[in-house]
Amino acid sequence: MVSPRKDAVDEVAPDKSPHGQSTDRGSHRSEPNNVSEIRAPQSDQDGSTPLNVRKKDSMESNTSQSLRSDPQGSASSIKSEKASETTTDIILASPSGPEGSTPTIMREKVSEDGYNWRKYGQKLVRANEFIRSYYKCTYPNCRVKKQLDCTHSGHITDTIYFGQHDHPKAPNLPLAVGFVVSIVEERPDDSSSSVAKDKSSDTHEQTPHKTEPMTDSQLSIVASDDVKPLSQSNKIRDEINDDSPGSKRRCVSPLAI
DNA sequence: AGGCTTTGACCATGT
DNA sequence: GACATGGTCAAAGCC
Repeated sequence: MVSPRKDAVDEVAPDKSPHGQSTDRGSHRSEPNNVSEIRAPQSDQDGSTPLNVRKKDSMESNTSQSLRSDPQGSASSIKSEKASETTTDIILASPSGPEGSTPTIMREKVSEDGYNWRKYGQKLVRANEFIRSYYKCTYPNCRVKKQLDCTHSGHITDTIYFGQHDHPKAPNLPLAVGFVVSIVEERPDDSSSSVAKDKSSDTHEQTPHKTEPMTDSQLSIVASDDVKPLSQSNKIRDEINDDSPGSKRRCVSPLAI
């Protein structure tokens, strides 16, 4: 839209460090950095560079399935055309039954985790094939962040959590609990998931959880032993498709979905 | 009135 | 060193 910010920045701070933003940015980099390590293993399976994965991913995703190889090699999967992690989210919105009127794009704020998230950014990634939305936990002291990748069709293909909440969940989200539990219990065979689970349970640090793509019940949690941040990505493929495509909510607010 | 979403731009990192 | 991609911030607008 307008580019006020640019002007403002130019005028206010040429170097953009009035409030310490630059500092912030620098700090933030650290977080994602950890994640990189986490994600690396996934692609590592390929034996290539972690970062490359993302780029290549775009191509793979094209085929409807990306191969996010898992570190354990167990769940690799994939984002099918109908992948969508926010199953819970959808459920949340659906029950209310506002269907029909406005698309379920309303601000739910509560995600499958049961926490309140605020969107702070959105970006086209992977050759613009995917829309990545950035969310931050709205809790005062909570710095947990999460990224949602979705296709233009509105299908969530990937959800990544950075950090862990050390505060109670939103009161209005019963599903969240079940969801999380499912993740942990559903994958007992995953050595990594065990670790991740363990850490996530014990450590309240900023652990990015990455939900990996798998069936609705399958969720793999990847975590790096060294880094606190765990990445948990859950992708539920197939499914959500049940919703009428027409009523599909825009990818814009996955959590609101 | 407050909070959240949206969008553009900037910066950082990686290739 | 340049290009491309990714992540975050900030302003405006909307609910």
